[in-house]
Amino acid sequence: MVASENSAEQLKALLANTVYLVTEEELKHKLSEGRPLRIKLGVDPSIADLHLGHAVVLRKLRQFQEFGHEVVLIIGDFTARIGDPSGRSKTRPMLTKNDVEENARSYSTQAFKILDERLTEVKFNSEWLGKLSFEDVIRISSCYTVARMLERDDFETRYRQNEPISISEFLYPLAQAYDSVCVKADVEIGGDDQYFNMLVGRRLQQENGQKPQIVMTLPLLEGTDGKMKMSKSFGNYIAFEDKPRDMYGKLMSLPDQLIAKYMRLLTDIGKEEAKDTESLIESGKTNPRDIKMKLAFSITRYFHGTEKAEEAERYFTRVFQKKRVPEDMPEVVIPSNGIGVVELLHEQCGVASRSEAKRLVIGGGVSVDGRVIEDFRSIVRPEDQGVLKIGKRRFFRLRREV
RNA sequence: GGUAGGAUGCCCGAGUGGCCAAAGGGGGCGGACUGUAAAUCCGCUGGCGGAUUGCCUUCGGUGGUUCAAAUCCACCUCCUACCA
Repeated sequence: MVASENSAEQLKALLANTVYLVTEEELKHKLSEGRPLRIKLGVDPSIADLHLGHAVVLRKLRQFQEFGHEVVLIIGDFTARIGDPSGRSKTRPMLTKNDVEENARSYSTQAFKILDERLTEVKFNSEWLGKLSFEDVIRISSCYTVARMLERDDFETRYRQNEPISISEFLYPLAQAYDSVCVKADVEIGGDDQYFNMLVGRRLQQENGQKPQIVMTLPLLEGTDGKMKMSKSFGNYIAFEDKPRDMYGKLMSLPDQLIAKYMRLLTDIGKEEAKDTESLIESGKTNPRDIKMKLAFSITRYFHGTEKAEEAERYFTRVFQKKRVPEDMPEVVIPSNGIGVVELLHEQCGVASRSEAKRLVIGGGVSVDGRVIEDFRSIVRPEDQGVLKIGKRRFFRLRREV
């Protein structure tokens, strides 16, 4: 399957969308060897939900697999207990062993929505890191200097601003690098913010008599807010496990500037077409919304299948474009003697508190069958039939108590 | 080891005896405008209350001073920088 003749073709395909590649020459050389390469991805098991940001990297791995290469997925169960500082201004809290195990399990399950399980090896880095003696750790850390550590952007910034950096944070890149040594990685892939850490891997591999791994980084994906990198802690993410309707809806609410990038990184819509998309949007000839619908559909289908994606699109069109009521919605029971709106919202509609319910009413966000409820003291009576709407997207059907 | 600074609501961050549920910003929510875009604008953003000025809980912990404390005092816990 992996033949040297097609290595040029592989190289071209694999290069697509990469930000850094260290080095192209080395990759070319490795591909020409004609053997399955070991492609490493380290994952942080502190996150249980994979989102589209992860998909960018996973899709690249998948591409490697399609050329017959092997993926080594390293669950950083050990390093998670150190706390990965990448791109953070603060040291992260450490995780318990239980958390890590559970997260790791759901992580790999989700990852296989993209990766080919047969060509994937899952490893936990506690397997080797847990065995190191203190002496080993010292030996490893002697391979790197403080000055070089401080080359990493976030360390440098924090150091300059007199913000704390703990020694354990310096150990993290080393641990990650040591992973590369232990799995004999040929290539390591990661988000753009992992560039530094992955380079440390090269150095450590050389130190241990291995050929340095090729380092490949991919663009970070902005989240639904259009500004910050997609991440769970910013709440701007679209998760693999999002319900089709939510996934579709979130994709539709992306800022337009992101459409082309999402197309390029997350769909198989051809490169040429993606470029067309860009110019199409710029020229203003097409309503960007239509292109976005294509994007939303494509991604939703990828994760949930054609049928669910079609349903999500119908729902979106019906509820948000035509401003009609959804076909199916949860029911809410009105007792025979009626119930105050506030009680109803709080007790049956998942509104967090009575105060919150009042705020919604006062803000004009609650309506029954299109009539806005003005007074939070209003009573909803059994004869009130129809649809209770909270905000833009929460719908409930009123049902009288039997 | 020495010196200095800090711990405030979801986050950042003001506040140094009453006018503080606590400025401001971010985020979130609701509304207007839309393509459920983005940007913008308006409002809300501890809980409870038939509902501007009421009550309860909140400003690291414990105890104290005072009619009254996030604000003063004591002790404690945690964090940080600087010097060595």
